[in-house]
Amino acid sequence: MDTITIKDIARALNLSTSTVSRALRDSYEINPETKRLVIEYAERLDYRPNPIALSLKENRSRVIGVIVPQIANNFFSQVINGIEAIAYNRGYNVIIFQSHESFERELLTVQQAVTRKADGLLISLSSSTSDVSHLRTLQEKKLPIVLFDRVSAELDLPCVTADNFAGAFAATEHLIQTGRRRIAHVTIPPYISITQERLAGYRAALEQYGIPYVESLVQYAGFGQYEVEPIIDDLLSQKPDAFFAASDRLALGCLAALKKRNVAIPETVSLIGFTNTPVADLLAPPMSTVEQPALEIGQTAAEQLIDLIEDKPKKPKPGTVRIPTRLHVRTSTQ
Amino acid sequence: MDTITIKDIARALNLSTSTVSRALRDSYEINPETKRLVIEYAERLDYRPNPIALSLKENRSRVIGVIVPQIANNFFSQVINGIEAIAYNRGYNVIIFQSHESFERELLTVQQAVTRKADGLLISLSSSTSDVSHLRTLQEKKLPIVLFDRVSAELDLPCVTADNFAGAFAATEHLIQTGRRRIAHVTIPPYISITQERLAGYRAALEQYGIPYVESLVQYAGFGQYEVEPIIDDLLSQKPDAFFAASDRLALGCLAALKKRNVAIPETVSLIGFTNTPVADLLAPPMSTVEQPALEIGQTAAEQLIDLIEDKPKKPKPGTVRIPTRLHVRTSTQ
DNA sequence: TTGTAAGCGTTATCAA
DNA sequence: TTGATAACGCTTACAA
Repeated sequence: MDTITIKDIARALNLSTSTVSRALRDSYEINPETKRLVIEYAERLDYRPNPIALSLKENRSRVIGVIVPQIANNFFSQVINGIEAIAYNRGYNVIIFQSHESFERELLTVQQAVTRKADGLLISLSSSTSDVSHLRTLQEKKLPIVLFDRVSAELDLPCVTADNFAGAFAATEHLIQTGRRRIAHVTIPPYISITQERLAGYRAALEQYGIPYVESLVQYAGFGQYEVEPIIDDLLSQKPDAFFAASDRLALGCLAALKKRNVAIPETVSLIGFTNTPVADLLAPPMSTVEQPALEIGQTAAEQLIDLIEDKPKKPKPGTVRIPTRLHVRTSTQ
Repeated sequence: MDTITIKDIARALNLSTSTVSRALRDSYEINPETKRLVIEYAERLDYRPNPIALSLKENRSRVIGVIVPQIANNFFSQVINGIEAIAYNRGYNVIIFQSHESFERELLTVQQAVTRKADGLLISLSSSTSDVSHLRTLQEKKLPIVLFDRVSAELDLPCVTADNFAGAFAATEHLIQTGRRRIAHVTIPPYISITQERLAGYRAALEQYGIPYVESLVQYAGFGQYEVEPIIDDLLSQKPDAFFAASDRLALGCLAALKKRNVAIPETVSLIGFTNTPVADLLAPPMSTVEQPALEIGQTAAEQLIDLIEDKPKKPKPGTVRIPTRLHVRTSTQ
């Protein structure tokens, strides 16, 4: 890979590298004729400045580090799509890191991203992260960071999330309005911010409609493949008349488990998940869903981060931005 | 972001930067005592070599450029997962680029990746790419490249794909063995390698079972959201007794279109798609699928690329590696 | 208007 | 065993 550098141009044109550099940056102090010569020659040779040399000089990389629990996940891959779109427009590249829901791995990848000299970080916390001191350290070092989706209130960092409370409220309200009273709530590990927000929305809706909150109807599932099975058994013994699954994966897991048990879903149970794919349209029975604005979360988070990196804090303290969710009601009879 | 450098260590210990550098790389020509001192101090300060400086010096970045048509796609995000796993283990970072199925965008992103000094490229061609001279140029410059999934026979590059021919053959054979005779084949744009391979598998199966190949039963759909609709209308007018959708997206698109038209799917039509998610288990009616080994494709491609980068060509000419697919038969009656 | 030189962080070569 | 110096590609004081 022979690359052409400023030196080559300088040598060929009998100029110094500084003159060439200035000509290429269209400096006012360069003879227009020289400028023309340099620029033409550079174009002919398809010269591209070496971003690594620039990074070293300017102490910044034009790279954004993105840390997600999993790439191979509909929600996160859509978020990354949104991030990438904004980054592309604003001249940044994106390096992806996965924490695989492990705290240790999150520490490592955050460290990696910093070592790699990412100009800023977009992070969605792993489900096993409760201690956030690794981020506090970076915050103190003034590294721009924006949290998204799974955030932490312990850090005074800008956050971008779906409006989980409102989404869960709307979903629960819908179930109540269609006559459900014993709504099982299957959810993800309790550490994560979104778990709490969704649970709060669920409880608020119950309360508003005067329905008692039954603690045993709320069950937490980890990320193992078959973890949902025993939970479903437990819940079924409690005769729920609806299921609220608090994530895509759990919604599908519940459906599969119910199907396996031949539970006559359309008659006795409704499901509301956060599933954000058109797949939900095709499921039997139809599953109403709360659509997560993944793309927009990614875009917003990236915008905020790049503004921060480039020191354009439009608002003094961004705080948490909540992107609205949308409830899609799907019925069996349609 | 104050970073500690070799200079800082040298100054603090009253040594030269070269001594520190050598001590840190455990050079034999350094006094064990000095070595100990340096290493201890470096550890205490949590010193990390600046990879940008290293890149500049060594003229390599330890970055792999990955170019896919779309990140927010089940198949590609799983491939990326596989790539990331291998890259992580072997000390590389991954920069993702999207071509958005556009040839122009592919040119740009390939250029970007090269400018960014990626040590090698993993590429799945966009559906509008028929001219591959941009890759040939890079190939001539000896830049390590491995193609995956959507490859090109015009380039003598290592390729990693699913065994599309065998997969399509098995799927078609299954349909034939369950009594189908008029199997519609809905597929993606014809330029892409996988389209041809899948079509060839389909044809081979028809031929083996003495079923005539009907050209009008083969229809190509682009990537637009509603492109599948008119195609389904056309095909339905030809009274097919099965559908073979050659991609995830098309499989779901077909199901949705058929549902919309109230076609009694379980009685008259079977679908075989390349859908690679457990979601298929939940669809109504059950859709048999050919599972794509996405993770393994990513891993294999990454292994090959890094071997190439590090100049360890285990085999003289890798050629095309085909990872086996798996047919999942799902029936309505189960 | 152009050139010289220093510096970004690191390593390799050569000298001491 | 250690240190001075040049080099990777680029920008920017400062000199000319």
